[in-house]
Amino acid sequence: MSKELGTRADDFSKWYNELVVKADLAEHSAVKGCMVIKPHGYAIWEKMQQALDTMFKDTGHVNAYFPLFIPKSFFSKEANHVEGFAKECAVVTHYRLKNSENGIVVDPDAKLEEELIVRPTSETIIWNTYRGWIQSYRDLPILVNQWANVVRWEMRTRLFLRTTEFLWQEGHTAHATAEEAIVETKQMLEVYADFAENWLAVPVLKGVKTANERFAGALDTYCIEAMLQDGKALQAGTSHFLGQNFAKAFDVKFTNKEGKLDYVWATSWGVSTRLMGALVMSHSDDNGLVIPPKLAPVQVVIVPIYKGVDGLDKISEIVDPLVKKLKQRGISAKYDKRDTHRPGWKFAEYELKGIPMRMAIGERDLENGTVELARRDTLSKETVPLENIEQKIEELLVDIQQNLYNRALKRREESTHIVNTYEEFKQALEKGGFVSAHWDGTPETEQKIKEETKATIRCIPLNNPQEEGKCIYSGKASAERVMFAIAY
RNA sequence: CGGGGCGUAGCGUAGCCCGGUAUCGCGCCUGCUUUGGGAGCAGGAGGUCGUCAGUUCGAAUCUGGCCGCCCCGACCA
Repeated sequence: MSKELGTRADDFSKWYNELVVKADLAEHSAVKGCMVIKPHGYAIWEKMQQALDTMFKDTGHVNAYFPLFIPKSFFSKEANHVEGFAKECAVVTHYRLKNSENGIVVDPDAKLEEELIVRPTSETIIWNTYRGWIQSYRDLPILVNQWANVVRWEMRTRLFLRTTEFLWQEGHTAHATAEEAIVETKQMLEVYADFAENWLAVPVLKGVKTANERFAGALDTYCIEAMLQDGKALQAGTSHFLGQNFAKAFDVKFTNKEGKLDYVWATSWGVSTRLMGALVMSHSDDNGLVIPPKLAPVQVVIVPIYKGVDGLDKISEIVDPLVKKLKQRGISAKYDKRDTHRPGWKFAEYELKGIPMRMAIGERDLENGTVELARRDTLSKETVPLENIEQKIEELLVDIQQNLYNRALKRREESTHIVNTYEEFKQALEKGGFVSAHWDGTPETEQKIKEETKATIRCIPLNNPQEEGKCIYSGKASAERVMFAIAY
């Protein structure tokens, strides 16, 4: 059939690309490196947004919106920050087109006095704005988040994982003390980890980035790292302690309780549509997408099997009230009674699209007072009594959510290797997954290992046990293990 | 930016080496029969072959330029 997928074992990368397109999550657009997120994909993103937004609000944050364009001069104010982003910025230089013999051209007379940068992230415009909002400790903290699009002109792109334009949220907070900002940074990391595990059903490693991997302009970058089915790591979210770097760059001072002027302490944190990639690569199988129930646009699809209009009516008499009962329980059900597609077609379609549960009901079931329930995660089917079916469905959805998490956790644990020598290290990388090893703490060693093996230090895990050891590369003393992996 | 691939109907493709106005599958439309895992039969619609130029009586096919996208590497969330 036209919708047949390749397999993960055969070519994981190809499987992923095909799945994203065939499951109607997204497609390549006419613009290089940019994708169209299709309704099915966007519905999942909306579910993520909803859950995250609630978690942000519950931790005291509010939403606002800052401009897409940033004056070029803002970028040069924080040295590390410029360096980090300079190579991937889209720049607006003109503001008008005109007709010419060669068709529409940029009007050379409409050159901007100062070029505008399409935001790759918003620290600069936000801190320039915060200067006007903050005078006293009474104005602090500022706990703002924005949902936005950003542009990073990457050389190579990949649907959801790395696109030129992507959607994300970026939190930008301002605090009176370093301690408070650090608490905020860590709190948001916990929020992300909570979201990843309880909504995405993706277990994540919480940790701190090394200097090499740190956000440009941050003092510390905390992250959650996921392990995907192909044994590669994916940075799924970051939370940065920015110190006073941006306050100093944009001259944001406040009067503290002692009446002295001080620079404000900052954090920023974000997750993006990259999470969609994490979702797909964590749970899906060779039959198609698998979406955890808590993020599924539709949790249960109900497919009637009937002959003739009368047959459908009889089934609808049962199903229509059931859909209402499910809704009352907060379960989203779709009754697909389209006569334009046959049941088998619908089964295959919803399977490909990852709908967690399917209920089929036909004439035989009407006689027996039963329905057939199928779950997407295990592909198993069972015939169960219609009576009290909504409770059964509710229980199964919870079970599917949990099962997906357990499965992913088991996979991660099985693909986490502890090694003590560089030889073992390289062998472990062949197998894929996380590799826990001693490191001497220098950027040079980290760089060498990266050049030789492509593996990077994904993070230094939080609450990392202290343990005497020797760096696998240099043999120098090390006090703790760090987590390596080949990453997306 | 380097290497590779591709551009032919809505999608996926054959044809290109060896020039003669385009193949097949899916999808789409109509009708009948069907409906518990991507239905069957019959009929039908749909194409400036990415683009510009050249060679030729004649170009999807040969030549040159251009454009675009995808994949693989170096940079990054």
